[in-house]
Amino acid sequence: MGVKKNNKNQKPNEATSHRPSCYQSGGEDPASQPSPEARIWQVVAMIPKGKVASYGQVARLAGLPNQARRVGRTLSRLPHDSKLPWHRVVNAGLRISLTGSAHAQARARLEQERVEFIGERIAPGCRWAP
DNA sequence: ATTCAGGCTTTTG
DNA sequence: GCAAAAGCCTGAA
Repeated sequence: MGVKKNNKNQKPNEATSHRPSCYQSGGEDPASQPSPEARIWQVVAMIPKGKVASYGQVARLAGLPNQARRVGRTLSRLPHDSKLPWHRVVNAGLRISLTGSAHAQARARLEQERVEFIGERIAPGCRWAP
């Protein structure tokens, strides 16, 4: 997946903005006032201890269907003082997608929370069941 | 403005 | 299991 040659997506984004005002009837959450990242933080913050959630899962719960990548980028931008359990967010393969020291740190934190590791993978039972 | 790469996902083969 | 392709977004070069 992480291949280098990949750029076929121009920008077929037409009418990107659909926010005429604050009203958005017919949909899901008219309470979409805060930024998407705010909802991401919120969702991540509510992940129970000892459980993990995937980026896509978090994105979906935050109201962002296919923006898993955005979640990752948002989490990476978090301040070090953040109390958000960013380490509880893993990829769909139940693996820590982080690199370098962050990987070890995340794993350490998870193990500290009684998250069971099977090799490099997290036990399926530790998945957050919403 | 265009391209590349990154804490992703899912379907196919 | 892994590789490739396609999808969706963002920030930096």
